Amino acid sequence: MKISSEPSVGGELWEMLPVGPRRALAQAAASEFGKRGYHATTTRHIAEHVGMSPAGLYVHYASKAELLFTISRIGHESVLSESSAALEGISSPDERVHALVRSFTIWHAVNHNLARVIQYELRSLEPKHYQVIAAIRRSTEALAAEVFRPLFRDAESLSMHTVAILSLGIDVARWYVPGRSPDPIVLGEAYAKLARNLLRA
Amino acid sequence: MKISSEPSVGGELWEMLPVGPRRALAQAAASEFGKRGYHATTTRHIAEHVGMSPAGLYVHYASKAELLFTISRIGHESVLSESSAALEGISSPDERVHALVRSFTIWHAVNHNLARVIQYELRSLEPKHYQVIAAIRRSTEALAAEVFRPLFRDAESLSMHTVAILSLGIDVARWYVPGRSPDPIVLGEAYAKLARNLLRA
DNA sequence: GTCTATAGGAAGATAGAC
DNA sequence: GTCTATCTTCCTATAGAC
Repeated sequence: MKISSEPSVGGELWEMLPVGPRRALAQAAASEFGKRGYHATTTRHIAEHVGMSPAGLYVHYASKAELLFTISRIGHESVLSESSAALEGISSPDERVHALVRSFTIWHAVNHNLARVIQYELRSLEPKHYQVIAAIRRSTEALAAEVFRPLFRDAESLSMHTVAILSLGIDVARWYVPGRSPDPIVLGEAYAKLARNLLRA
Repeated sequence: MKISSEPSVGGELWEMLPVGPRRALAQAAASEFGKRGYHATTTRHIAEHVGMSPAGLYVHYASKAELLFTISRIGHESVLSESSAALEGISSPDERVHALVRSFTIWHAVNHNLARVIQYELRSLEPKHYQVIAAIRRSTEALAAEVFRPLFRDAESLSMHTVAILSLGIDVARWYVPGRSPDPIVLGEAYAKLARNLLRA
């Protein structure tokens, strides 16, 4: 396990796609979908973003829906793997809460555009695609519940607090404005402390 | 001032529209926009919802955009007036926080469909409409900041805690599923207590 | 693999009868 | 005020040249 004072902030997000048009189009789609929403974004917006004709897109992706699925899957897998990595080697329940909330919040601040897509465009996914995404989300929620479980007796209380704390991180995607909002790492630290206060009662 | 053990939950939301097609269409639009999103909803969806032909809609609203503006304005004004009403006659800072968070959360649970529209479709508003809505939002945010201010020394800390607590309530609109989620009043009480813990540090 | 051109279809809004 | 029919525009996706 590698330890570093500078935390990872998800820079390897797009590395699972080959360098070239396929990656560039996915990044463009994440940016455009995040800005305008899936249904308000046209394939022309995405193509223009990478300096390509509207038709060129279809050599690399079968449809606009497949583009949404691809970036949604990459985003969800990134959240899960970053959250998991943040917990590595930490055993104290309090510190695990801190690490999870910090990592989750930083991810949503750094990737606020992609975060909007993965959190608010679930209903735009085709049913088959949604099944795959829902499975990843269940894993992430299970991971969070596992981290918070040591602090609770009853399942009901655990469930409500888990939802509430994830809400803090997810809602960052809605309001975050680069430049005008706090630095992601500062925000992540602050929210991790908030979560600890919240759970202390 | 009227005091009641049963809290208001915004039942008078649509009363500012006359009974009849104009109100029915607004309610239908809130339901359909909330379910599918503004751009994925067609004027045919809305018309069918009230048993009207697509053309009939345009007798009562000039455009789909005006329908969005109307329900967004009604929703925002309702949040503001309910929040304000919840604070009436309460002077203890702690109790004011409790009342505000409780009311705000209940509103987003009870009106989760409309809440999705007012919180997540801001970018779908036309610029002129957005100006009007943004002014109401500033009033609501100012009200919240005023309630939380007595508990903070520095503005930065006030700002962050205000955003965080409003996030809890707003995000309810994203995940709330009637029947499967807690009763709105139970949730409102629970979140009000959460907020108090959160601010106690 | 990229382009230009366009097919095919759906959506917002209007025309005009009743 | 509501309907049926339709206009116009725009968007996804494909065809076919290079």
